[in-house]
Amino acid sequence: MPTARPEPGMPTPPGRRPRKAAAPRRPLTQEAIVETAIRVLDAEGLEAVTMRRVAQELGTGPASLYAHVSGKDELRELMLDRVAADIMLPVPDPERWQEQLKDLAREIRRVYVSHRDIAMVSMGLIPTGPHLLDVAEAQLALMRAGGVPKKIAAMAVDTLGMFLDADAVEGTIYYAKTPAGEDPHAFFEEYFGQFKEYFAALPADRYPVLTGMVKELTDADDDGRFEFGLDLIVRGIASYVEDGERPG
Amino acid sequence: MPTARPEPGMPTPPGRRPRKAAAPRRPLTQEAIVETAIRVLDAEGLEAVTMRRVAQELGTGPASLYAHVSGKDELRELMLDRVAADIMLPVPDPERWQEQLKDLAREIRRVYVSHRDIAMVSMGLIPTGPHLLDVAEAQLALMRAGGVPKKIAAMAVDTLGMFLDADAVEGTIYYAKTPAGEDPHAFFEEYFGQFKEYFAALPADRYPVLTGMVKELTDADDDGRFEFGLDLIVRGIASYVEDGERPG
DNA sequence: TCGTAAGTGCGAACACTGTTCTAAAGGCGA
DNA sequence: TCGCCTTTAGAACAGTGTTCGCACTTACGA
Repeated sequence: MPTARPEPGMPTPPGRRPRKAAAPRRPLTQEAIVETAIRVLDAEGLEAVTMRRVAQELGTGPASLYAHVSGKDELRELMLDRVAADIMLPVPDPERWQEQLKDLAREIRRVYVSHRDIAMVSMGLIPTGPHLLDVAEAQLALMRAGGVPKKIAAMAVDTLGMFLDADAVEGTIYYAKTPAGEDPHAFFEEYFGQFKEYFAALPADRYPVLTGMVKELTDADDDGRFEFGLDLIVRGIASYVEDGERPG
Repeated sequence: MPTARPEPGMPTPPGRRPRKAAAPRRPLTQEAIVETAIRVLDAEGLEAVTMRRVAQELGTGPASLYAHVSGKDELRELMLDRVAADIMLPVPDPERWQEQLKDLAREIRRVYVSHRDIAMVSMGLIPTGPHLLDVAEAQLALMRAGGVPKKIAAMAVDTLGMFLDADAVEGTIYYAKTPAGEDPHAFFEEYFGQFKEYFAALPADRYPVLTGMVKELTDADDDGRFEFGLDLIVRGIASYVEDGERPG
């Protein structure tokens, strides 16, 4: 089949689409793909980050992405690792390790929440990306500097990670449910109001304790809840520090 | 259009499909749909629970389900609530509330894990189903019996729920990733072995602490990890019990 | 007993998804 | 200039959740 190749300067013959006209033609790279994916994530949430959507944003087709990324799962992991690069890490001060660990947790939360529901990717994922490992290293360094035994620190980094993931997911899931075009805050307010009504209407004979504390349960103070859990965990970790191992 | 209705006893005329031959014709109910969905869940995981799959299992089409269930999300919530019905709840004994709370957490974990990745549904979901509320009621009852203040108990039930969800999800996600037809245990072993190698090969200059505790980090004792986190949380909750409020 | 209204069942179709196949295009060393 | 090989990308495949509209069953008032 002698399909003549178009020579430069020649117009495209009729019936033959001008191959994408004059696209910017920035060569596709993994970095460009991940950046674009994060832009879509920030704008429309994780659900909107589809291969097609990212490709379209780059002015190409979905198949082109597969040369730089093995699939959607890898893309999501790469996105998470890139986001993790924004987490500011502390220099360990053994005297203040507990407060530093809490601050780091707050910083992780801040970064996660600032990228919509990216935390969903982190759930149940063993960190392998360089920046994710930097974060784990920082957590472990703080605990070890504080005298937390290796075995405890190993489990604690896991527990803390689970807590951070679950918190971030919980915090963004209703935000993510907001119908496109609606104001997320107003939607959330309305949505949550329905739950308050529902709980208030629950039969008191079946749920005597619960109905007796509807106010406490529905007064959702996200930050307070986070600080409560964080304090639980850090205090628990600290309780495993053997006095002999304590620095100073 | 005079389409003659088939009279009983008459054979179906040629060219007219015998409407589903002689299906069991159990009338479709929400209960039957949820039961079937859980059967698929147990056999093939949450991902396999699609509207089409459930409908097929019931010998019908996907459209038929929408008369009894508003959509996939509602079906998943109904599945979770039905699973929650299997959780055995304790009768509060104020003297042993901490151990009872731990036992209840273990029981929830047992039931969740026995239904593959059902815990994913629970993530970030405000419980509304009757059985899910029974479980919340039981947790709150235990804490209140132990003298935990209302405000603390309200936050604690949330933290504990997050922990249970995250743990169950973490525990089943690799199981869920097992390619169909392969032995999950062998796959998991192989999969995890790769991580051990990866961590061992990490550059020690960038990750000095982490590389110094690869053994502790990769010796994944799921039960140990769970018990560690559970102990952290329950001890933390107990620390908020004011002596004056303690029973006895 | 009949006629009709309401509601269920469900095949087909719509607009999506991740991924793969295949062929074209581009850059690069020889 | 030629040939090769990676990158690009259109089209297609096998799925998905959900909606539409029509056939059918059932219930009920006349």
